[in-house]
Amino acid sequence: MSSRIIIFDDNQERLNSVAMLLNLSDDFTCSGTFHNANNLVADITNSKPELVLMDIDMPGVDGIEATKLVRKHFDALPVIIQTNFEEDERIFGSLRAGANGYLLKKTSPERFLESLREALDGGAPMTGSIAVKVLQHFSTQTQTKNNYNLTEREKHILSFLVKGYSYKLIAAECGITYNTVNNHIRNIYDKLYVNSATEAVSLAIKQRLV
Amino acid sequence: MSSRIIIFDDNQERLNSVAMLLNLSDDFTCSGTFHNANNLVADITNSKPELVLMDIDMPGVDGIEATKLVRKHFDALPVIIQTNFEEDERIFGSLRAGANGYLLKKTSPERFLESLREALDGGAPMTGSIAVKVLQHFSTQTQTKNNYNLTEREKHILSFLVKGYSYKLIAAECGITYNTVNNHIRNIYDKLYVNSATEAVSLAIKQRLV
DNA sequence: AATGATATAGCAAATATTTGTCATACAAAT
DNA sequence: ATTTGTATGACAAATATTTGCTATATCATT
Repeated sequence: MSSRIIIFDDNQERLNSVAMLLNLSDDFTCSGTFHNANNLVADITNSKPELVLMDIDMPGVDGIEATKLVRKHFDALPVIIQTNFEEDERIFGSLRAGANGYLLKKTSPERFLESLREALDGGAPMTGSIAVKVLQHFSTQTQTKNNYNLTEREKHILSFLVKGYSYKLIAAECGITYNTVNNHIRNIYDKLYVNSATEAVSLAIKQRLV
Repeated sequence: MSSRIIIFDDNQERLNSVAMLLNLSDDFTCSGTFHNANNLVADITNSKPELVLMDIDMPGVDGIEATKLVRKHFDALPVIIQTNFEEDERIFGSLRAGANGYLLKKTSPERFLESLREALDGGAPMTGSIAVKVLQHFSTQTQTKNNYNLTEREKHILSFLVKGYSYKLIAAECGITYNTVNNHIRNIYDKLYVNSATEAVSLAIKQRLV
């Protein structure tokens, strides 16, 4: 019993070679090849795949949009993105779109087939260099994480600001007066080098101060 | 020429077995084992490893704090986190701390050694289930991403709010009057179901509306 | 003992935001 | 032709935020 795979790729040569690779394998069958994702929902409905291989560069509906559509209409259907390039924008765009894996086209046939098995098994296959970028995405956020020397009280009040609480409400929540809240907020602004609540909230969220 | 690896783990048995596994391999040497990370900087300085294996549960300085220390003092030294559990908090904590990989202890010896090679090679080895969590971290953000039917103008003005601009400044930037800005902002608030700039900014950033 | 950081509190004023209400104009859709 | 959505603009009043001062008390450090 082999798993049904379909491929979206605007490159005919690539489409043929991947389909052939799949059909030569024991455990996969290529049950559809498409040059674009303009009729994606109908194409998937008709071909009933167990996994979708998606090229990222396609005319019309691109691979990222197409992945979003798959997520929307076929919730559990795994999508593996394939591309020649490793641009951050596209990688993170694809991941946000809900892709289950991200492979460079230069991946070896063995590793490629192994990745499909992994994805069908509920895994998230990624080319090594992609995994590195993903991890860096996390750590770079901490790199810039200065604490600005906010006191506990200030952090607490900042967190209320982020929730959209008014001075009055913060005062009530903290059991201090409106005036004291006002003072703490000034001090927060001084330390963060901002001069409005919106700036403080923006910075707090982006730099993970809360 | 085998690569020098050191291990931090409070479990003596585990420490021994991993060290033995490394020493039995052709390409690795265990050049240090430590029960805790309390003297991490000195330990690393003395043992000069090419890669660090870090247990996450340790008394005193835990694996996440220890990883931050490595990042701070030995910028390029790869750290692989090892743990028995897959709790989101710890996974993302480790990744934010700057870990280069994240392996479950139940990983097979073959896969384990292969992962070390990958890490030394600049890669980011992850157990499959961890990779899934990492990808889900991205996509869940998009799941809740409703667009709230904001118009282009509204999105544009919302982005200025996020930058902390005042009504006046937004009016000047957009070439419209203060009153019109006011109107757009009311409409934004209506659509986002909020009633203050801070709430709008908070929601906009968290749900990636800008 | 003096200093500095923190948390608290108050008053006043200048600004800014928020809400209510109304109105015009254009384009797209019914 | 009429409705709907969008962008624009205005006026006024009620609130809220921001800034400039001052002040006290506690705690830890020098």
